[in-house]
Amino acid sequence: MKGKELLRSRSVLPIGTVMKLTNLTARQIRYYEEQELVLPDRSEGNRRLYSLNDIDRLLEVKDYLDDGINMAGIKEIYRQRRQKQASKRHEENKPLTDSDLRRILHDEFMNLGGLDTPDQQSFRTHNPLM
Amino acid sequence: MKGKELLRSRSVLPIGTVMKLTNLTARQIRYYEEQELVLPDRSEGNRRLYSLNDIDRLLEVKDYLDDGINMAGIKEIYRQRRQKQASKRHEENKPLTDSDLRRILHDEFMNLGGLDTPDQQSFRTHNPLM
DNA sequence: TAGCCATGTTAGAAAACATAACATGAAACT
DNA sequence: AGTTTCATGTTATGTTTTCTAACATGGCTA
Repeated sequence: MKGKELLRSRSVLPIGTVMKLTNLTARQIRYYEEQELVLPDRSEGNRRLYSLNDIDRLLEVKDYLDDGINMAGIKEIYRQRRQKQASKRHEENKPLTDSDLRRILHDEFMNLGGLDTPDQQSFRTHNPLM
Repeated sequence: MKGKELLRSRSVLPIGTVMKLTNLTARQIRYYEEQELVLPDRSEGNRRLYSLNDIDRLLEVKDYLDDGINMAGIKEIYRQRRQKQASKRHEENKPLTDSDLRRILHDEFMNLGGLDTPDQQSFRTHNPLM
């Protein structure tokens, strides 16, 4: 299950593709980034490059907005989710492997930990790629 | 195993990304297309859009070239592979389901049938995304 | 030696994307 | 009611990426 993660987290999609895949406008996508809800990579020439995980995130943000939750609320949701995962790791006192560490560095922001939460299942439901 | 196919065959990658992923130059990628070994989609604005399957194909073409096989040879290889798959379907007289038909329409060119051939496993070996 | 093959390089045009600023309708607040 | 704020639309201007087409070239091969 390592290759799939690589695939999902590899930043390869330009914003135009993301627009089609998510049905969001460039304005929306950039605004969510401004709000630090998605942090795409950049090409050498400064073009945004998105991963499949980014797309999941964008779709989830949009879902929350459609549910009437505002940016502040969404940010809080992600804050808590990160928090929960951190403490979960602590409780279980899991010894962290090297690759765990690498994942955490990346996930700390992405907030897509190893355990498949119900929320993430709902991502998939909305993901046009799956 | 349906979603994965969709993901693999979805044309979403611009040539710049493909260059990085395959280590091929734009010239090479376009030349292989000229030789009809990869047939990327096009955006409305005529930009090439590649799928993961396309990337597999590009890498395989390159491997063959590195092995000293020339374009004519590579084309012949794919011709025969298509042929074999077609006749295999015929021999087994498999009744084709609707989704089979859809796949075939797409695969007839892509030459990535339902059965995981040894060759395709070798694709994966070389695929930087997996 | 002459030609072909796979690829490099260059030029010019068009598409896609970036940032920034201003505009706006719907909510929320005072 | 009037005023802010929020999420998004729109427009302008500049840069990056990609496109096609043409010419160049080193290594094989007839």
